[in-house]
Amino acid sequence: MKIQPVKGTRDFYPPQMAVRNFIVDGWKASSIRNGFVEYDGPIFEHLQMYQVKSGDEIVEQLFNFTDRGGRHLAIRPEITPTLARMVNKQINALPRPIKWFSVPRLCRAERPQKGRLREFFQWNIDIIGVEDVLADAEVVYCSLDYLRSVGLTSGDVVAKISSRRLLAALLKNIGIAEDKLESLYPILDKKTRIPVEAFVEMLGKEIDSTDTVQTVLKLMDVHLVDEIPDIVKLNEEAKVSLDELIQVFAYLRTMGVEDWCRFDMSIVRGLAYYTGMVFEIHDKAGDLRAVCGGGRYDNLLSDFGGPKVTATGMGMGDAVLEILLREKGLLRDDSLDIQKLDYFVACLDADLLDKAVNITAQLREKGHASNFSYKTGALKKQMKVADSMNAAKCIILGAEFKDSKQLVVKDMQTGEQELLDAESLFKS
RNA sequence: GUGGAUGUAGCUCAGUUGGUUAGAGCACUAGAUUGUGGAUCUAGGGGUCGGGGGUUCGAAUCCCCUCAUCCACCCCA
Repeated sequence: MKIQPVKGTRDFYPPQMAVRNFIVDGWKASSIRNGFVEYDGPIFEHLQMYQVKSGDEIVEQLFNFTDRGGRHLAIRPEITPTLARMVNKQINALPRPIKWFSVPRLCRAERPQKGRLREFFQWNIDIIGVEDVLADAEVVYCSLDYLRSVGLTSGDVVAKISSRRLLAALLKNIGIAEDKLESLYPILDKKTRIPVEAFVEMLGKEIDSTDTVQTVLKLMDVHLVDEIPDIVKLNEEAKVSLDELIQVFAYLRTMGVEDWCRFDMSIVRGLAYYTGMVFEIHDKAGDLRAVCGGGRYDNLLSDFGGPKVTATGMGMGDAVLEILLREKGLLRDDSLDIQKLDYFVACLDADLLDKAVNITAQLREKGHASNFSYKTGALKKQMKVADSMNAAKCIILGAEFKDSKQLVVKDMQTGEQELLDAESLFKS
């Protein structure tokens, strides 16, 4: 009976595992370089946790089950609720600011398509407890710092940045009621993904005045902060949030990544919980889904029963990133080493196999990654194996050892070889 | 949940208007070469042609159903 892998999952054979490690190791290195510390939580949580901020529709989109005690549980589709739960629990003991990162494995019961799977990895960074938009800038910077570190340039990707706070102030200013905002965000978020007519039609269902719809339309196309006052008069709240956003860009300039960043009112994010800066990083060609997205969320911790503490963060999935890196030629299957050995011990005579195993064991004890050959004889074959295992050095046990306890140590890179006794080998 | 495309060896794919024992390249194993790696050549193993049913003397090929994959929509934390 043949059993197939589950829909939307991936098997990580060694070559794919090398790719995954390349991505995850890069994420972790960037996190550490930017001063974040790692955390993780359980892969399943109470289903209720995901209903708090997303409602009952979310149940359709995640994997949930009931345990033998009748508890309704769900495999985590995101890690932010877990983060909120964990931080809340120790909020008074944790030194501020909290700069945490994680690379959780997540599952969502969606239909797979390009850049979207049912099981994936997502890099998350969050800064909790810092009001200053400097923290928002740092989150954007850290995301870009990673993308830069793997070889992408400001010609490849762009960080589109906006502000929910500013957007809310402007919308209220043109006469849109506060309680309309929440249902409006998911529509505004679609702006760049759907035809203008469809967008206008959707807006029309939420907004009565066609003039207001047109104003919103103009507003969404704004890419320069100076243009905003031409469209909408700024009230006090709008002025403050605009200054805040300008300050984000000022910090990003200080950090040296202004070329990568652009103001874009059409970045809204569908989620209700964003309260301040929001951003997404896209490939410049715009062919792919967002590489990452995030922003400031001031109410999440309190939504999970904690105190009101401000936070800002982002998430980056591995699926879109991998597609982008391949498109840009920054990730090729043959460019990653699946295995690396310090030593491969070849053995020419069955009498010496015991010694070969012993030498390998001692090399391993010294911390050197080492393999011996299960087959003795034909050296050519063993050299091929040493090569395929990417061994830095090959030790050959043959006549020299029988005659004078000497090992042939061959440098696989240069091809040079020297004679050594076992003791001096272990010293190195 | 809706629509489109595609399923042949581990991978990438040939396979003529339906016709005998289903092929190639790469990969794998062994040998050419019993002490020297990335090359070349030779040989070998590996397939109920996604699964089931139907049409036919005969199906990888035609029809139906089903499953899976990919792509788009819905949704996107």
